[in-house]
Amino acid sequence: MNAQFKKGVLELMVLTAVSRRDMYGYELVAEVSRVVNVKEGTIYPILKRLTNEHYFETYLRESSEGPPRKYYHLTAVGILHLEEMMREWEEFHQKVNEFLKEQKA
Amino acid sequence: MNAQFKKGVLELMVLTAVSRRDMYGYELVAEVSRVVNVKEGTIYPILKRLTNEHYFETYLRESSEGPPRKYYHLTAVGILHLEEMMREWEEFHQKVNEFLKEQKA
DNA sequence: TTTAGTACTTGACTATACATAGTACATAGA
DNA sequence: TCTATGTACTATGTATAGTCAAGTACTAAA
Repeated sequence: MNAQFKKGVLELMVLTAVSRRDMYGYELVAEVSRVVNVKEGTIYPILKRLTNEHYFETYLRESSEGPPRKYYHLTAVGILHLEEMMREWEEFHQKVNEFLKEQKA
Repeated sequence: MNAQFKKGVLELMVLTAVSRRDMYGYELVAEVSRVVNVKEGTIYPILKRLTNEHYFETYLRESSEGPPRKYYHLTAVGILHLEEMMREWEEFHQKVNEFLKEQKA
């Protein structure tokens, strides 16, 4: 898997997953990894950054299977940010694909 | 435009453009910029790297409009590399799009 | 002779993913 | 009881690649 392709896209995937329902970090690693292989060391910094930027709010919930879980919830600004990123990704990958599929001149 | 989305993809676009016909750097900046805005400082380092990795061969041609142009030509290994990257990009963006479009759980 | 367009190069900066390691809690099994 | 395993989060250092800004140099036209 080309690590460079992931840049920026992982942020979008994390935002999207959390927009569907509040999730905790460890769970997000598994969720994103269904599609694109990622490690904790990649996801947790993204969560911290997006929280610092006020796109996420967090709260703790105890777990019967280990230490308390820190859940991430998408804020109102977070929703706007997600929508904007989604638009940019759509435009980007479509334009790129058109370029890649053009015929020889 | 999200700068992060470009990582890795620009290399693929440059390889693709040169695979259609030999091109020089300044021309490639314009060609790629039709779709994704880039500067010379982005494209030239990619060309140098791909040449060092033997994916490109270069030759000079004089120009009536300015200094000589350094043309890039895709080598046999370059073709293999392009095909591999193209496969990875296809798989990557399709998987990502499926993930982004899944319904709420 | 000055300006604009062409063409290439370089260096410092920045963002992000990755690898690795460490802390800590809960549960199951020897 | 002790240990291993799975869960959960955090910190630190590294590599890669795109961005910005500046500089060199050639040609042709104003």
